[in-house]
Amino acid sequence: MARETQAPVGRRERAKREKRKRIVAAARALFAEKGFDATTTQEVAERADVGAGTVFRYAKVKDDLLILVFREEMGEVADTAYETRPSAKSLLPQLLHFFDAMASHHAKDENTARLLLRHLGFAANEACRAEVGELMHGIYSHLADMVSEAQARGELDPRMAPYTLGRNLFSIYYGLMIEWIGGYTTRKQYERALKASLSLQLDGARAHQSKPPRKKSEKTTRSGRKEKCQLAQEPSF
Amino acid sequence: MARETQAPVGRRERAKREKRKRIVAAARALFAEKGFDATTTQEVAERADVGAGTVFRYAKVKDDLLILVFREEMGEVADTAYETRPSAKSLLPQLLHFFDAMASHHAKDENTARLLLRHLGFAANEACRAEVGELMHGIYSHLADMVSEAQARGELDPRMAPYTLGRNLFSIYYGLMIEWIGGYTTRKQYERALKASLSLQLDGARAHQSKPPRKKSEKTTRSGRKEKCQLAQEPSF
DNA sequence: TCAAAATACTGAGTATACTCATAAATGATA
DNA sequence: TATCATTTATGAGTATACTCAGTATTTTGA
Repeated sequence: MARETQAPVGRRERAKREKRKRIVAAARALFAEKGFDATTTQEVAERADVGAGTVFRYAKVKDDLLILVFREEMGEVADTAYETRPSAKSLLPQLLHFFDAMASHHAKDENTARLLLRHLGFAANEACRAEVGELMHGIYSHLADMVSEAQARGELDPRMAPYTLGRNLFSIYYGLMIEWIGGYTTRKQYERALKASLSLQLDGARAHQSKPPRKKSEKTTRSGRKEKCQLAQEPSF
Repeated sequence: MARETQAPVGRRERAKREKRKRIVAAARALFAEKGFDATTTQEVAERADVGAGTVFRYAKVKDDLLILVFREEMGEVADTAYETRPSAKSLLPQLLHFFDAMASHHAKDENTARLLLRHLGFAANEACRAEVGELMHGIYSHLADMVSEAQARGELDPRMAPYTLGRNLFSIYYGLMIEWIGGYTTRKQYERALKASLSLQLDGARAHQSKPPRKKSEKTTRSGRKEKCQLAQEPSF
């Protein structure tokens, strides 16, 4: 997982990494102590023993610090979740295990989670963007692996592109996560919705001659086709 | 669509709405003139002819102004897209039409789109959050309606909850949108991926006895199961 | 009609995220 | 080693998002 430094590393590059490490460590410690908002970039600079302006060479905007601090952490959460998945079970429980690990992590500090989720796709500093790219690729790959295994078990259509499905599954998780962390739903609601939505992605929406057997939990809220919008699931938004 | 003021409206409430309208108008004009970043909250206050502090009673943070300004606009884009959809065609082209309308709108000002997408789920002011709720509900409802119609045509499984599918479809769009607007992919890549991903949601992932006929465009990138992750679609992250 | 309570407005003041001109350090070249 | 070119660090300075204590306005209700 950890990329080895593979090429000539001059003094300059070494110093840079050293400095960067100090900044990230300082930020991490301060965020833990007093939270993101209460931490000033000055304080980070001081504790890292660098100039105030130096911080902004590694984080173009303060929010970028969130990524520097938490991308490793989230990567580890994802890796662990992947490794501890119930691989004997079918895909859905594995996915729920995986996403639950991430959700539980976020639940421990919803405030930070909010800021992180919000900034994830929009890192300003080039290096931070690369970090996000790595993180997402790692997550998609884990999901793709679970998908591939399910294909090998004959559970899923073997013609399907695992990475694409992985990304879809994550998008579904991400969307519902925002509703929860953004304060529109509760965690309970999020969990219910996640299960239903992931199932829907796996099963698909097409009409088939013979639907594969499904727990008939899906409420069949049929009503007159007149209603402009039938709210089968209680809408969170 | 427009909620009528249904109840007793005192002078205070009227003044509030008036003021709010002026603030939003001022912000809209200034954003159009000089862009979001270059516009100061002071300027907004001045042009709206209110005190500098007053702005923050309607937008708890500056970003909230984005929502006040653009939620109506996006709602209209969505409504128009819904109304002009090719309702004779099947669901997928209708979805592509719908999302393309929104994407095209964002493409006209990627910078603003980035800020808006980023802030959407995280509005700080309570009223702004309500606005977002309305916007999202409107979008989900449009999608749910298209889904319902497809069910009526026998195209989709009638047992499925349209609103849930609508939300899934939007999440897929949203995730890919972030990759594009966030600068990880191009619009071309986004469009390719969107089509593939939406198809995947509609078709589902399960293995069936008899797959319904599909354009065999899906590359069957089968390779040894050894590879930890087979990148069937070129991964954007 | 008048207090009193409730709500909304205000703008001077403040904290701080971020800029940028300058300096320092390093690497390359000879 | 001396010179130059490039990259990196720095921190004083600046712009501005946001706060909050005080004021104004409206509503209530007697």
